Amino acid sequence: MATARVEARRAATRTAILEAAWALAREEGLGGIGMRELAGSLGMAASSLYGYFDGKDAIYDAMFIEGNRALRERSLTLPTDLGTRDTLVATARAFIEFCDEDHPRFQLLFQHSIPGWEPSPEAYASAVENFEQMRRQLAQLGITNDESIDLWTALTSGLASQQVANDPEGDRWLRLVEQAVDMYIGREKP
Amino acid sequence: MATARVEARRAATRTAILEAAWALAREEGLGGIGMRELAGSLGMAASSLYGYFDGKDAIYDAMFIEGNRALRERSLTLPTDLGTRDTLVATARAFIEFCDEDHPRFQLLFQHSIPGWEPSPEAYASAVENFEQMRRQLAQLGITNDESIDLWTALTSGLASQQVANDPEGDRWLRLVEQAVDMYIGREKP
DNA sequence: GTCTATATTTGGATAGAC
DNA sequence: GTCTATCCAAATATAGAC
Repeated sequence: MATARVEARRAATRTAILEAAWALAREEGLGGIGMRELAGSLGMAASSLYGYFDGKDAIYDAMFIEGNRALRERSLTLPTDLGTRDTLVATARAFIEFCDEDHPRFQLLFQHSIPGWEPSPEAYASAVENFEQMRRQLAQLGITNDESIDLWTALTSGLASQQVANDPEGDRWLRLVEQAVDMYIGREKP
Repeated sequence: MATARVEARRAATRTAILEAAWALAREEGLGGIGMRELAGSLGMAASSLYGYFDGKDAIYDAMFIEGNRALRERSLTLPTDLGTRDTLVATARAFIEFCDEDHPRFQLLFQHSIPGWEPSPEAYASAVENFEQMRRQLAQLGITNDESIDLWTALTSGLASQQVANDPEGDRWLRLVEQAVDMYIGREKP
């Protein structure tokens, strides 16, 4: 039966819609995504989008999940045989670069930036999954203490948010990563 | 002449409008501020607001300036005779508490959270002024290096954003302040 | 599945009387 | 200064023909 082909075509269109949505967000900001404009950039009518997504919020949801998956896959490509210090450096650097290379994605994933929208439970689960992955990666480096983990998230998210907000396209905070990691692993010594 | 009285009344109304805007933002989020709703909460017509502000963006601008002034004044009440370590602890703690006690204010001041709005040059100047004040305060503690300052802003803003986003009403990141400061001032030692 | 046409809502802003 | 009455634009979403 042709169901598989139909399904594949449908999935391809969904992917194309999401890609266009990201492109639009990069041009005009997350809030600038409109159903007409989005559909127009694909050469289709706004009403056709509703055959693929339940509405605008569903599109944000799909983008949220996609963004989290991209981060998860990025994290999995990191080397793990560098020793604690260099692994942390690579991890932090990858995270900041991930945030800085796509600001709308950063805002969608980590800031509550869209008035009236919050991720659905399923979408939120993808964020939790990422957090758990980070937890496991830190655990492999011997970092299991809750406070140590919280301090790590504060440090990396602080570097990322400063980089994104105050020096996009630059590296003013990115280049502080080594210093930050050395500070982090050297803590609690007198 | 009555001009002074008139002017005072006008200023009072402006203040009342801003206060109502903050209240509305706390209830429904920054994006939830509408001219009708804002005016309604004050018992006036939406069109009357335009006698006091040029429009919605001007209201955001005034809120931005007011928020920055509140932060500046808060910073000036901090003790300065505690020694470097405890002064930094007090400073960081005050900053995180400032952010956590009013989330819309935090979003307005530190995140680009309103689609289509950015502070006017005058409003932005109030943010720059605060940054310069922080610079001076750090300088008094002997911290003048640009990278050290950037690392400090990353650390404190990271703690604040994690606290606000992931544990509002709690103190999960707030209570890491001492650890974070000790880590910060102990850095660069082998 | 995709289109055109349109319903519906919302929100900022203005006109003009009082 | 404040109101009522609108205007205007943008945006989501739906109906129904093809």
